[in-house]
Amino acid sequence: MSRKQITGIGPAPRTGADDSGCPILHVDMDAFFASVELLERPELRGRPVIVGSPAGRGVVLSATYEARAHGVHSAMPMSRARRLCPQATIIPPSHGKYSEVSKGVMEIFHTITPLVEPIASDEAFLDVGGARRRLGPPAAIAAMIREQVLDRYGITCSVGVASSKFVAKLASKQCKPDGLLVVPADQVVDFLHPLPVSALWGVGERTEQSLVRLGIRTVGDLARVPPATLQRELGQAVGGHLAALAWGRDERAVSSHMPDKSIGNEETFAADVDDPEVIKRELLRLSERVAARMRKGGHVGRTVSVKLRRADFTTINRSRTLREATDVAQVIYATACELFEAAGLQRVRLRLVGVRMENLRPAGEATHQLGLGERETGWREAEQAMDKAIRRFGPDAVLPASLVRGKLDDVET
DNA sequence: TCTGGGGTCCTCAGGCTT
DNA sequence: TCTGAAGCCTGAGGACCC
Repeated sequence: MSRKQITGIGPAPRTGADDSGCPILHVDMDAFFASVELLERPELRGRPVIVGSPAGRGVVLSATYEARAHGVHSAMPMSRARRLCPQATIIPPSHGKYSEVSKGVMEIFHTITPLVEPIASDEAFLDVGGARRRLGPPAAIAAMIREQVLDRYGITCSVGVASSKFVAKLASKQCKPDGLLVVPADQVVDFLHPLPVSALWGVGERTEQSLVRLGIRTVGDLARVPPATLQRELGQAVGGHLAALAWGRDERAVSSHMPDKSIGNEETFAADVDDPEVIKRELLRLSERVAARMRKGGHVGRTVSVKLRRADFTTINRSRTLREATDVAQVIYATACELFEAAGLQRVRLRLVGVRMENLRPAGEATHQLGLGERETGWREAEQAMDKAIRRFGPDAVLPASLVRGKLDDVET
């Protein structure tokens, strides 16, 4: 579900091109969430449809190409999208449905090759180098994937075929919707250089502004700048990375296992909040959610990070590294509260709070040193028991008392 | 003209240890 | 005992991605 719009004109799509040096596929579902919704609402086909929260402070999650023709795009505030396209049908998101379809699509990929790297629910990289003898050349495999996804799920996808991940990704974007584009290995530079710099992975609004100030507008312009200049202007890592990408150099392999680095949850309030008790209740709810996800995934983490966004949208993060890794909500919550209090924002209007655990490692590797007089069973065991009850009876089966109070308040108001 | 939620990675500053 | 350099860790903030 790409947010970036490539506005530059690249070479025309080629499907009969030489794909011999192109083992990497990037598969990107077209307007994924909206397409899934249309499966249940076929009468909306050909009409503008926006997936996003119809009320409150939401953004567009997905939009059909008919809505995009009116200027609507992902991540745009819903209020603006409604103004741009008042005739659009707005459908609230159902993430469960999307992950079902996503799982099925990923299964199709795994019948092609074990080297599948999902990068979102609607896109993935595949290395089909090892599947050629069995299934044919990469372009044929790409066509087969498109066909199977359409047959089984009735939705279209676009596939980029190239020698590297980032060129494959640009290719799939260029041929959207419902397309297939091969970029032969010896034509990568010709493909890249006419594109605007913003097409490159890692060039967002800020970096683009910095580059434009240097007179760099296209990838070709970027390629002609000495790497040392880019590193001076953009930093060692980013400068070096972009200099390499501008010449099509991207050595990253498709990796089917990317370990989690952090797990977090955040929540935007329906209206800004300056009551510390409400904020702490939210921190508790978020800590519970994060801890449950960590236990489910078999992780423990050492660093607790709290995110606080003021009404004016300025954001501060505060974090603390614990002596021992944990997956216990009460420990996470206590630390989150200390961080919140230390930030000195008790009477500041906040629009969002978040809790995140970083420095993750497998729970099995963690050792817990019992303190003097500390009992062996405690919060962890209580929370594991809660996990069981929730699995059996649903998410509201067991709640901390203060969250039950919050729910009662909601009912009473 | 208002800006969600879940992430990763990078930079920089400051403290600590060797 | 003091000092400076180097390396590592932590914390904060920002940019970017989907």
